[in-house]
Amino acid sequence: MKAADAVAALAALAHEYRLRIFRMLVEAGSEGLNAGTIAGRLKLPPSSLTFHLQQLHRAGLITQERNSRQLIYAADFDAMNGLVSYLTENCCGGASSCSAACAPEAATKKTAKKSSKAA
Amino acid sequence: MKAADAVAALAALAHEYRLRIFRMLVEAGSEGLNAGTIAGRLKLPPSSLTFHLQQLHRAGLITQERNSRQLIYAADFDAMNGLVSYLTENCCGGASSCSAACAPEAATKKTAKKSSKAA
DNA sequence: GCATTATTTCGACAATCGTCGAAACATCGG
DNA sequence: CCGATGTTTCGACGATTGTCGAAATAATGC
Repeated sequence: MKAADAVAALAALAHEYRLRIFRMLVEAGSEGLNAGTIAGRLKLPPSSLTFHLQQLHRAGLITQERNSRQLIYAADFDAMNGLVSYLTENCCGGASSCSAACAPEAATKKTAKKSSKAA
Repeated sequence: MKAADAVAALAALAHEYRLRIFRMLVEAGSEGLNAGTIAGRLKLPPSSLTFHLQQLHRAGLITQERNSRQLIYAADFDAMNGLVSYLTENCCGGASSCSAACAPEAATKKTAKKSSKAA
């Protein structure tokens, strides 16, 4: 992943609605959700929703597929993981002693929310 | 982590210089770097650098500490991990069959960059 | 082909962001 | 105290972003 791609992805996620859309799609998994469903949950006018979906799509974070009249959007997990890797890359210069800070895998499973606020 | 915090953190990272600063500090580890060093590497005028450091600081992504005349900035790893967790939370509704997409730990170590472009 | 449903494109507006020089502030050495 | 060094604050500017109604484009059923 190049820096410009990461910036684009982060900018796409740096908005209330878009972050909610993305997390909604992450939760939905590979099946995705159609535009109407998302608009309904977020109570957004269609044109506004499209604007945000396009931002996410152009950033490479979500995929678009047509199913009859509906457009199905789904999270691009490779992009998501790539972005996360980019952020945490070379943490502490790659020192293994830094694992507690850089790769708390034990905490990133389900209990991570707690540990994050304990900063 | 609340949605607003995540948006703030993502917005802070969604800029070429700030992303470079943050990754620089992630790499530097807990020792951090002083403002002057960062300005030198990025070739930024002092006032511009301060602006970006403040954005990162207000978003809670970096810490600030004074050492004599110099201000030392360091990445806040708890915040970083919290953000990552927030993004990947509840992936695929929490289905275990989704581990390949949601938590490719085997791929996030050093080779993740490759897989991310194979989307 | 025509009405219906689902979604996107267009356009215009206010609001926010990024840049950086000049001046101010903080800290140290003498 | 005073000069030097390191960093921040202030102010102004152009550029970009987010909003959403109205109209246009897809796809379907009859």
